[in-house]
Amino acid sequence: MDMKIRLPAEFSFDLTCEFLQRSPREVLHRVGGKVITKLLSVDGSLVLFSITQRNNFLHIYFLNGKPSQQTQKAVADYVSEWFDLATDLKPFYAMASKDPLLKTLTKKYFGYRIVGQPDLFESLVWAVLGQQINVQFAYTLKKRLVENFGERLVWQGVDYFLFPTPGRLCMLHDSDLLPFQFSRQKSRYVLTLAHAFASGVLSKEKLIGLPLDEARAQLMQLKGVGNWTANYALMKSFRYPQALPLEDAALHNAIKKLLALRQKPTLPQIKKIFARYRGWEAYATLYLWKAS
DNA sequence: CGCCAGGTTAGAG
DNA sequence: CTCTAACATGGC
Repeated sequence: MDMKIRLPAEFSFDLTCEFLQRSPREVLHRVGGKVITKLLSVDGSLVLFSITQRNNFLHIYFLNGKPSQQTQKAVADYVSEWFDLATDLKPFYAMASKDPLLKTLTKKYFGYRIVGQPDLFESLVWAVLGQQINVQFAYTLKKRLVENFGERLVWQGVDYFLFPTPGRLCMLHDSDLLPFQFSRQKSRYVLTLAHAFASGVLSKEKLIGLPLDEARAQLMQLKGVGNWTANYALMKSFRYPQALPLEDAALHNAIKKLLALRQKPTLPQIKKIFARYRGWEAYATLYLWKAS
């Protein structure tokens, strides 16, 4: 083992693996036998590593050579951020244990954390891909995007990919993505994002540390980034615990099911329910998703 | 075949 | 701020 990361008490590696195996079409990591393998680019070099759990630690193994101490640290930081290990869930669980909708879910899925996307560009593009289509098809679109435009490393006969860079996607025209079954709208939105990042108009650094409302307003300046997409990125990339993807269809269905409603709840109804989760909207959403 | 899916935009009220 | 139509394509 090369690196160790101490785990908080409220963390489930099994649920993390389960989430990461949500689709067989996922191409940005591999999971097998409670081992997660992922490729990352650190300071321009490709680093392939695997993660396992041993007691209260995550162990990281570097597969394609031994990186510098600095690079190893960068990978450990990435993993911490990816699995949201820094968030103290105790206040959330204290609140949820008294809530009729969350009580059972938080008990059943104790230790489940938001698996995020530290890369803001990846997070926003992934959200755009998921707009208004079922998740499995979104994975299909992502697979095509990544396999065609992302950097690849072959290790022991297996392919590992990096998410495409804004610079690479910038070289495309809207119509170039149509053969991959992107709608005209989706391909335009993806290229808008690529240009914004490649030109430096938008970057994670520019928004980090801003109050949620300001960060959201700046994200929504971009065509294709509405309230849902902005909040999705605020939740998965910036880690605001109070980000709420209000328009999310899966969230609507989960609430409908839990409350045994005839129809999906209206947005005002959802706002009212979430008023009692103030400060923990992102985690409330995560657990409600588990109900659908 | 129909309904719906981890929505967004532009336009109107 | 809220409501609506148009967009567009696969999964089931």
